[in-house]
Amino acid sequence: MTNQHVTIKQVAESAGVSIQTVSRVLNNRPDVSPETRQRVHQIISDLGYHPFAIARGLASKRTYTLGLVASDFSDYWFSQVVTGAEIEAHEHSYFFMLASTGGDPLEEPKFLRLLKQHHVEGFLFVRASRPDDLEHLRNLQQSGILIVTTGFYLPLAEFGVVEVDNLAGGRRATQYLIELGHSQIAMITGPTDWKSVSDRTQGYLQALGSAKITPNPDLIVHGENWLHRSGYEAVKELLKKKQAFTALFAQNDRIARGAINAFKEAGLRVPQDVSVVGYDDIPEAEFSDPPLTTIRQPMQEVGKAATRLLIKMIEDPTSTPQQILFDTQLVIRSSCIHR
Amino acid sequence: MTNQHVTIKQVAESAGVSIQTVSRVLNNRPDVSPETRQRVHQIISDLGYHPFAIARGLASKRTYTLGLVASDFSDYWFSQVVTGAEIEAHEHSYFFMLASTGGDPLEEPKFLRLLKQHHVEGFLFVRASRPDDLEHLRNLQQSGILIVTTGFYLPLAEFGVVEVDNLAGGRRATQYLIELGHSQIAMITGPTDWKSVSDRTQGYLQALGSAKITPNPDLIVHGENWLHRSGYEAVKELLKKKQAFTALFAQNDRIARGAINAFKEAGLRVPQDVSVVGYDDIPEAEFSDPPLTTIRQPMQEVGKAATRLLIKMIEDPTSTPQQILFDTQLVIRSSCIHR
DNA sequence: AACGATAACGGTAGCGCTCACGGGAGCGGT
DNA sequence: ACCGCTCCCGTGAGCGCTACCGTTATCGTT
Repeated sequence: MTNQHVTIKQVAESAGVSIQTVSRVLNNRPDVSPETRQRVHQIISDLGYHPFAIARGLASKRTYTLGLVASDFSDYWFSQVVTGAEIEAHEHSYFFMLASTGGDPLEEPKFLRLLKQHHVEGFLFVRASRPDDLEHLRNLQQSGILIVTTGFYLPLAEFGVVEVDNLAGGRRATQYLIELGHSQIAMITGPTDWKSVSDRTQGYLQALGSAKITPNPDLIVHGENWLHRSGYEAVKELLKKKQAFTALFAQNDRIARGAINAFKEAGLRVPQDVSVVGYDDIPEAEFSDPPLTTIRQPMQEVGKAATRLLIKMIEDPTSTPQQILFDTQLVIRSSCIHR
Repeated sequence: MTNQHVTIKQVAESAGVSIQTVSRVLNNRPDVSPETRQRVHQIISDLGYHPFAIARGLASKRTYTLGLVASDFSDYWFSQVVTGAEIEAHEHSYFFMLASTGGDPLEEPKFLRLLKQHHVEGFLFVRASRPDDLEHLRNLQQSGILIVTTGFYLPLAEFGVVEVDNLAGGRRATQYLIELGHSQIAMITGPTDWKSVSDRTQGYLQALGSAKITPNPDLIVHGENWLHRSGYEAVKELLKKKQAFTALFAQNDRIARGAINAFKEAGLRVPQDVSVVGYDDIPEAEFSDPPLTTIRQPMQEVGKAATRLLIKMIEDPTSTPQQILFDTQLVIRSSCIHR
């Protein structure tokens, strides 16, 4: 703050043109002669001038600022999506302002302040995917706020949505186990109020249906959260039921790893006694014991696409919010074996 | 942006006072009568007015905006620190703008743009702790930028630093193993160019020294990164050396868990054959097999303290940058056993 | 009675930029 | 010669707010 910054006025004086002409160059307006444009550009870089976004925002009603709302910060999925989002935003000269909610239910004040005080031009919600979140987003939508979210996939284009095809992912994971000859396939879900959980569950059921396998409700256990512990405890519960199964589909990798730990404790070997498929392909998946077969999601791509979509909605008001769906990929390692 | 926002002018008109008086109320200036102040406040909340930070920034040269630079996003340590930072910033009515560097070496352009375009009032660097980062920070410092960083602890107060006492942490972990009767204590470090690594290593050596145990260089292996794999491979290497040891200090929990996996593969039991102490106390530590004894760091507190320090430096220019050091805590679970 | 001190408020300029104008120069067409 | 057009550039206003300086009313002091 101490050092004076260069202003458009100084650039104009140095270049011997008016402020307005410099402004035109900055905004890539057509009505500047190539020579003048060239000269102004030269001066700009000589002086190390950067347009002052604050003043620009006041005059043009544009802030080139995006709000980032994240429900869970310590999550790998989240971090990857945010990384992608940030890269994309930077490419379009936008910046993200943080309005994470620290795991609490979406608290309005914080990002409403972001909107009213800083005139954020749009919000990116990362991994808000519980039903009440949806309600919340709809309310915001009402106030004319541009929103892109990950975590929902809705037939109606209410707001921009970028999501990974969880249904297909769940189906693929289950299908793979079926192809390996398994028919008694257990599943540990994430918290049931997540959209991705019902989708992956749906995919699991579809795959069983296609193979004419009657699903056994006793083989489905719901995790309390997405962490290791949920998998660990779910397996304990599963084993108590004394229902035979030879394979397990865990709805994320942490759960899968917790499950594997529980299996080991119970004297069951993976994959010899139980085959396990995870979901996400977190970095640890590769170095688990055994290396985890899992469903990979293009997480950074999700962040990039979401940001791209948000910026498009901002810059082209006629564009209707899109829904973008990414495909998953089965990564085969050694936690599954043929029956 | 579509909906009109309330401006100070409308508030002034509704309250029957001048714009200036409203401004005085907003900024808590003394020269307003209690009744007027009260009335203006009433109107403000009736109208749902929020001062427009952009205009405010243009007029007052204050942006109430902080820059957040993070080298590694997917890290638990990072996420906790950021969460803490965000909470603290919000309490002081500041916002963070993202300028993460996506794991690349600190690239200047991005946060320089943040500074020049958005006039960020200070930067918080999270987990920049390699020597070249330090160089970088010094350069920035030269340009009169306010900086608080985590990851260094320097005797000279160059910029604000908030750090956890890694030396004491490393010492405590090692001491604990010594108290349990171990004398052949191996160590797996993180990447050697990290400050925290040399500190924890130093602590390890101090503890050995105090117990009159001669350190065996063959028992120290350096991990390539902080991930699971490093621990896994370090143990493979360690075992190849055929050097006897009964305990292991792993410089973070992921490495510890990778190490435990490798031990299991080699037919060694934890803690019966090898005791293991980790570092960080990540959520998974509790549910590892066995539950991991580890050194807990007050991560959110680090984020909060760093932000508080940064804001103090901004608001009180006479304050010299402080260095704040947090203590660690030994969390005893069941990965260690008496010899 | 005249003075300064203080409290409480208003007016004006300006932060750095963009937007909506306007206007001159140069050209071709009639 | 005149009109009309395009190309290029400048002027003035104003975005919402704060800083600075003034102004009025009230009170205590000598």
